[in-house]
Amino acid sequence: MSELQAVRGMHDVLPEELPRWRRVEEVCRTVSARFGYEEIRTPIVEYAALYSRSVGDSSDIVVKEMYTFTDRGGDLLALRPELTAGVVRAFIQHRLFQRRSLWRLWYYGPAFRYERPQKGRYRLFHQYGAECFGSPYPESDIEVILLAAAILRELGIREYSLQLNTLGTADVRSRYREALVAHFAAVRDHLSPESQQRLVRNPLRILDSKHPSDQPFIEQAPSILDFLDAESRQHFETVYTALQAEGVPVELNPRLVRGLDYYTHTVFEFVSPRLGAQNAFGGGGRYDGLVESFGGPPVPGVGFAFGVERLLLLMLDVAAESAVDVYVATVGMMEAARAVVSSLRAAGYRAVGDLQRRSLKAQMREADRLGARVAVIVGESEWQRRSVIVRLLSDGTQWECSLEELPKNVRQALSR
RNA sequence: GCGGGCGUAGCUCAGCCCGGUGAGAGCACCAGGUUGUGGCCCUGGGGGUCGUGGGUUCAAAUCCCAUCGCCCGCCCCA
Repeated sequence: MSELQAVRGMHDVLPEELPRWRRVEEVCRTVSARFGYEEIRTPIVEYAALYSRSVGDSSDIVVKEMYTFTDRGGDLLALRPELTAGVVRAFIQHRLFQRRSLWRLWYYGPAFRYERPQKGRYRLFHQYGAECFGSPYPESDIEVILLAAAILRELGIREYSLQLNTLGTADVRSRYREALVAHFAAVRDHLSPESQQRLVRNPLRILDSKHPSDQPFIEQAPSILDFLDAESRQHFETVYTALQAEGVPVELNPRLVRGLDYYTHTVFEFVSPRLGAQNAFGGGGRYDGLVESFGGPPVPGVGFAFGVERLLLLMLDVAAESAVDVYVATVGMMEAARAVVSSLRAAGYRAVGDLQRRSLKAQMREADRLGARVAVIVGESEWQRRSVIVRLLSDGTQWECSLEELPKNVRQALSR
């Protein structure tokens, strides 16, 4: 441990990687808006108890991955491990359901989980997500998934599949759960230690064990699809056929269960072969009982989240951005150069000058490196004539121009 | 939380197995080659507690132990 090092699993984003981050943020924002979704921002810190109620106290997220602390007033707080719970809390606290019967919301921000860092898995990470409150119908499931798919398309992420499953109603889910427990309990001693644990804590999760010794029993396990009632089946099929019709690369995966306790009916995960062990870069589903379990009215909802760091791993490269439009170079004429820089900034250009009193050669090199397309050279002899040199960095052509004409010349030079 | 791999200049890495020649290369950075001009080229230069701490040894970047960090798998999930 060194205090001169960022906390384990938490990373600085340096200027050169920011264009990629901004791209993700911009695409998420504009595509969300295109779908009629509105942004919501909630605190990074909530009462820890909020997450036991939403994510579920059987989940590792709550049991061993939350950053919790007591504040000076003695309240047990948590750095949010995900953002849906906070959004639902705000939805209820502000009685949004009384103002409108349908809400389309999106969020973006940091979340924290105390986990062993790996590629695409960090202790401080970012999520973008969307939630649609107020519709129990498959049309809303379809909409949020299409929103996710539209973002991926806009980001140039093509190589992925959408794993789709249903958990049915709470009733279906609990009957299926019983069947699974019966199935796995019979072979309990042959299961991996982790899965034996899960058998009592969260039996559904045995289905996504990667442990080799569990595989045969998972393959023989009953399928959720055999437990669905007619309505659940209808809901699921409507979602599936619509996504196919829309060209989403959807694959049915009856073994897909999600870690969070609150899901009902549709669950899905976006996976990519290019991510390694953390192959899911987004996931979500329907959570019809969640708002009510928080003490709100029985408002149905459906939503998803992307892991921003994982999107970044999949995104195509973003062209590097230039830092400035105009570089003002000079040999010794510091005050004159500063005045020129100020006038260019006032005219709206991104302009910088030398702060290190370096040679003209070094200043020109810096101009090139910063991506400036125009250099303005403030020289002594021209300055006496109240003029400067304007140089195009692209081909090296340059000319003298009066101070009055400078803004016009710069504008023309930049538009070439 | 468990298992494995790796940590040498800002970056990518060689040297480590077979301890001992002044700790290196490419890229990047700085300066000069152009009294006032970038990208290419040439010349020179700066920069390293060899992750950190301890041990073995006459001697450790090189061997041993611990620790921190990164990576991979389990786990978890975005």
